[in-house]
Amino acid sequence: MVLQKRLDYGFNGFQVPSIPKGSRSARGRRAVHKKEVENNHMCAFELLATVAGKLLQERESTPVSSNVSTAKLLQDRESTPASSNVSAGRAPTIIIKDIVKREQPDEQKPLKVEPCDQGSCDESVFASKLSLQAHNESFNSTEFPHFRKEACSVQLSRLPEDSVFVKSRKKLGISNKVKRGSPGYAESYKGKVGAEEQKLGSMLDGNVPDMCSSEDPTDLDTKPPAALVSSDSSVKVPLCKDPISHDTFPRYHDDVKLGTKDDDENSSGCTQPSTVTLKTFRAPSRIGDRRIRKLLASRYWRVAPKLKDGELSNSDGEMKPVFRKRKSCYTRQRSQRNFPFKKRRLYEQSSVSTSNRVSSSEGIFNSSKKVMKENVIDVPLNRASGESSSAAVQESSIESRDSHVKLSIKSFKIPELFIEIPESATVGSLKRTVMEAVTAILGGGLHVGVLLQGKKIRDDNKTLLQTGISQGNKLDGLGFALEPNVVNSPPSLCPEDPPFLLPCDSQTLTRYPITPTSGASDASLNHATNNLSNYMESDHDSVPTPTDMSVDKTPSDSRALVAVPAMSVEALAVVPLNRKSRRSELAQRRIRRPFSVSEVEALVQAVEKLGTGRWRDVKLRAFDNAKHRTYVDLKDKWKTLVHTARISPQQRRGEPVPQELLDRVLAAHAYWSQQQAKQQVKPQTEMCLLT
DNA sequence: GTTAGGG
DNA sequence: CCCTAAC
Repeated sequence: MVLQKRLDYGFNGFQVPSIPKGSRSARGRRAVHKKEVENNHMCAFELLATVAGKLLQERESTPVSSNVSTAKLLQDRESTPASSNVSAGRAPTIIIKDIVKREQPDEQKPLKVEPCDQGSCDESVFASKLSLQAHNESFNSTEFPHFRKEACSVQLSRLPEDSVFVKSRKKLGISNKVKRGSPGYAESYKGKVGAEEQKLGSMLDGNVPDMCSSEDPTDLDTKPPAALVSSDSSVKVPLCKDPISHDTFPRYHDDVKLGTKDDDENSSGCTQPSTVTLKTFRAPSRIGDRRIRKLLASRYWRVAPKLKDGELSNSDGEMKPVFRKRKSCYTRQRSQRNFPFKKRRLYEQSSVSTSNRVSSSEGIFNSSKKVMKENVIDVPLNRASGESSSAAVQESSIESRDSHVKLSIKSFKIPELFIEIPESATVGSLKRTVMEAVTAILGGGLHVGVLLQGKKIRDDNKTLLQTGISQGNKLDGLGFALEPNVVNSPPSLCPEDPPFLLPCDSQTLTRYPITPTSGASDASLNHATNNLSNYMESDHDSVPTPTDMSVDKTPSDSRALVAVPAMSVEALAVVPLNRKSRRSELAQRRIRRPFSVSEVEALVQAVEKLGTGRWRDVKLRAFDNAKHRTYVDLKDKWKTLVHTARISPQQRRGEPVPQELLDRVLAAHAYWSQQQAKQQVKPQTEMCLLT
């Protein structure tokens, strides 16, 4: 049944998320690279899909004892009537189970798709691939009284965790570099699979529903292990060298919940005998690197990513090619955008807000960890072991002709995903955010790093044999990691030190500025209404102001939320940039700011006086202080006003414009059109006369 | 940098 | 609102 639920990860079904359009400053470039960007997106999706699908398969193939429970859970889950979903339609919890990399192409069973609430279906692109799950209704409110409160969980990552590893990482909090090479490392790690889950939600209240721990089958979602998405550069993959080992497949634990403490140790891993993991950790800066943030309302949820690198087993011949391909695809894609001044400001705002919320975020963090413990659930899916083995075989074709190396990559974990989203954001936006984050990560361009006994193998020209990656040999110590591409450095360069890290937080922020809340602007609009044209709205543009306002004030305007979410997400291009990608900066589309009646009035008045065709003057005259209104905007607005005036009132949308104004629009339009016509005629006449 | 238009 | 072509 579980399997049945899965969808093919074939890329066909995917919808490509809208691509953010650039800011004005970047227009030209954008246009040029638009196609490329799109392609990149596709690539990202494909990659994601592929990875996820594979991972999933792997998971399934895992025969563990946990299987039973898993199956059961799934079953229960399925049995749960969709109708159970609450009217709310939004699922408080979203879990990314995993992105699985599977070995056998034929059999790929794509990601498991969990039923998603209808409400969010539109956003389901993601869901289908990543198995984002949202369930809120399914939870008993009784059991989880707070659940509704917006408990939201995002399982960022799930991977085998070496308790040791984790601990050190957390404790140090800084560079989590694992000593590779250390003898015991692999061993300790071996067989353990941990999952991390971060739950966001109800943070506000400080109540963290313990969804994971609940025994309710419905919880299932939370449990299934999966690959995680983390912003971090590397992906961990437990490795199984031998299919057989699957039996012992590790269990996955979900750890990290909001409201908990910072200790991950809890995660107990499952053992996976033949798996070996290597890890590379990234420095503290990681956080700064990839983030996705959404700033909207006053609240933010943060999921602090943890970085883990996992590496695992199996080399796959196939994979490399794939990645390379992708890489090329993505290369151009994400770039850091140079944000125009404005954007920068926005950004600053966001940073400010961030700082304000630090405490809260921390709290979240902590709580999340706590939860982890409880959460620990094993949900490895099983698959026919035979299948997996076959997959492994395939992979083996890699290098040695005589003896093939068999490797299987259980999963790739994507580390560190940082998400900041207002509580008022919709589930759909959350999904999108996560998806985009994932996409950004994957799309940024990844390369595969190979670790052997904790050591990175940088020489791509060595044969497996030469390297020692041969059968039976050191497979246990073989690890793979998905690493972000560095802009200028070749993949092989220090993976340990992902470029991302380099950028300081501020830079990072800059990179991913989020749109200021429109709400703020709205608010300002409201109070500005009475002002004369010049003062109509002081520019809301300047993000800082609005943002601050929004922060301080509760987001009174619901619109704010609406406007921002999607966009900000897009802004996220968190990914590492390549030179090329840099060029194709994706700018974020300006937030929509409907003209208020007072603005329309000012516009009409100015146009009546100046006429059409002098937009710059109109701007100066009536909107000089509204920096977010460019003359192009005014021109466009006039265009729409004329159109609006011509259509029937029933066909009009948005805030109704007084008929009186529309009449004036038509009158002015007619007048100036006439003038324009005369202008054109005159010359001709003169010409004739002259001639 | 502005305009004018199409998208 | 965005993107371009033309000025």
